[in-house]
Amino acid sequence: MNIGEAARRAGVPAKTIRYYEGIGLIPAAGRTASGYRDYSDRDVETLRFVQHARSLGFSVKDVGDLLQLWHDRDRASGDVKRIAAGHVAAVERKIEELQAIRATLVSLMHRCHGDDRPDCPILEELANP
Amino acid sequence: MNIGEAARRAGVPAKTIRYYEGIGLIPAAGRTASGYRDYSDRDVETLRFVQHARSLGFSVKDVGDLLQLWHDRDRASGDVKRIAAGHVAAVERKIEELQAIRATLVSLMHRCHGDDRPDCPILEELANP
DNA sequence: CCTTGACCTTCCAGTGACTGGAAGCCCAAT
DNA sequence: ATTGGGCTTCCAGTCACTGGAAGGTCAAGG
Repeated sequence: MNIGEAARRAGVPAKTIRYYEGIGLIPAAGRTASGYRDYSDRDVETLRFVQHARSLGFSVKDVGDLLQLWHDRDRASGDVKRIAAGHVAAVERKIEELQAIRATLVSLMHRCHGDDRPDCPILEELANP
Repeated sequence: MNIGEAARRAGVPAKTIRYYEGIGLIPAAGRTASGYRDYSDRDVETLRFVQHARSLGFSVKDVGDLLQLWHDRDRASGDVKRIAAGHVAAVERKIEELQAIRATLVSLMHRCHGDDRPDCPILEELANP
């Protein structure tokens, strides 16, 4: 099938599929006589794997490692779990950072009238923290 | 004072200060006879404002808008609050997205032995979601 | 006076993960 | 034969920096 069809089935833009091929995340697709990329159902499966891993926030590098493990029948599930654990830790750090930011912003906004007058604790806090 | 001293006082790398000047976020600094950038205490204050806004996750564009409002004695605090509210909303969306990701990952990890055996629900889920 | 080392200057390139767009080929249907 | 859509490559842009090269400046010590 053509790249457009593969893109539709996997939920990944065609442009992104070419990009993934370019950076070596996925193997180069076969080509038709006229030079079009040609995808099999198995290729689409790989693309869906990538799509799901990316949608869970794994970096492209992590996805590459996960793909390797997926294709390796002798993998240790511990290796997979380690990658996931590292990612969860990063996600949790990010959540905490964002929650702290949110708390600060909400407290500042509470103290700001938000009307036509110019006095504004948000700006004051940004200037003299 | 030199850019290095200003950088130290404001908590922004010198490189980043030059970058901010280049994109027009902050006005071009004065220059000494020999071409070095020259910063006043007021310039450092501006840099600190930018630093704090950035550390709260405001985009560079938002920081530009906030700087404008800061310098405008006739501003309406409502305009400041609107920018902050938009940012808080984005932060909250991101937090929710990350929490959903975290929940999925944690549940997958729970079901994965994480030992030397190859069977791994994490990979299975990524492949057949 | 000269050297050393820390500082400053500009400019170009790379990061991550795409995304947009231009120029041009291919294919199926009218 | 011509349209319209899809495909190809390649270059550029996004965001917010960051690294590095090549070279000018400054203050202190010998």
